[in-house]
Amino acid sequence: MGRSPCCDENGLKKGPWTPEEDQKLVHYIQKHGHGSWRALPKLAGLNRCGKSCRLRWTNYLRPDIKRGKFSPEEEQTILNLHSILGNKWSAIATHLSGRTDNEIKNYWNTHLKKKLIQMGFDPMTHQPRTDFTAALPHLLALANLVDHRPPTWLDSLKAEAAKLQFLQYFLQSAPSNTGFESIDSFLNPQPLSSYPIEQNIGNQPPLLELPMSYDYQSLLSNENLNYDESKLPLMESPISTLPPLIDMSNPGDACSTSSCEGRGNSTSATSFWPEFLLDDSFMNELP
DNA sequence: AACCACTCCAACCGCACACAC
DNA sequence: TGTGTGTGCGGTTGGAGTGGT
Repeated sequence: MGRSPCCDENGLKKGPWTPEEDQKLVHYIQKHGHGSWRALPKLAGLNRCGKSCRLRWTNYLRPDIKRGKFSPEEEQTILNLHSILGNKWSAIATHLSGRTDNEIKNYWNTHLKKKLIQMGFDPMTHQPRTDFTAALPHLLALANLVDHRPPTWLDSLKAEAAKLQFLQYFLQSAPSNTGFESIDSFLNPQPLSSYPIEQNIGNQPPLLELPMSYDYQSLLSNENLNYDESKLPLMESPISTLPPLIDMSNPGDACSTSSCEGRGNSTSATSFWPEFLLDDSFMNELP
């Protein structure tokens, strides 16, 4: 099905509006109202599509539009509403008289988002940022540990893929469905008396017990990514709520742990690794 | 003066939804 | 119920403007 774009018609003008076009549009709407936007261009003598006319009117020509710099009050309103409504620009615009959704969206993208980032806040959640990227090289090292063969470029590829899925998992789930009641409890995990031995893989410490609050920068300062398990803190971590890392040398064991069950279809153990990496034919084609 | 990189914002695009027939 | 139409919305883009070298 689907609907054909209203601007498909050949010969209709696109791009910036001229003063003459503006004048025609304003004059027509002031006299007749906009009525059907599709019919308007013809009636107003404009070689534009109705959608383009509507946009020009609502975002630029409407008489009640307020132009110029956003005031600190408006800025604060946008920030407050965005923290509640997210990218619902039209909803936000209804609380700022004279401002259009497009204008607010642009202002957000060019000013407020950067401001929040510079202040150390995540512009989407409005919460203090957790620098997940700092943990990623360590994950790469961890992935090589899971697979006990010597590291190869393929291992790095797997780790890169794991990194991406790790990020995706956290961005989608933290902290609401990770079992943590608040950002604070998510970022400041409680100490554990010992590692849960049954979760260990081989002789390694439990790989998913790394807390996000650990100082990854110092851990990663060693460029060869040597993994000193004695330096791992004995902390319970939100990462323990992740599906287990799988020993890639034995994909058949992909979902052998109980923690793999009951997580729904989006966070199963197998989904932690991209499907193509679990596919033998893909592996065989590699150099 | 010329070039380049970057910012900003008007305008476009594609999708979704409500509604009429 | 299925299909077409009108409109609104959010994401993205292109080009003008600006500042630095």
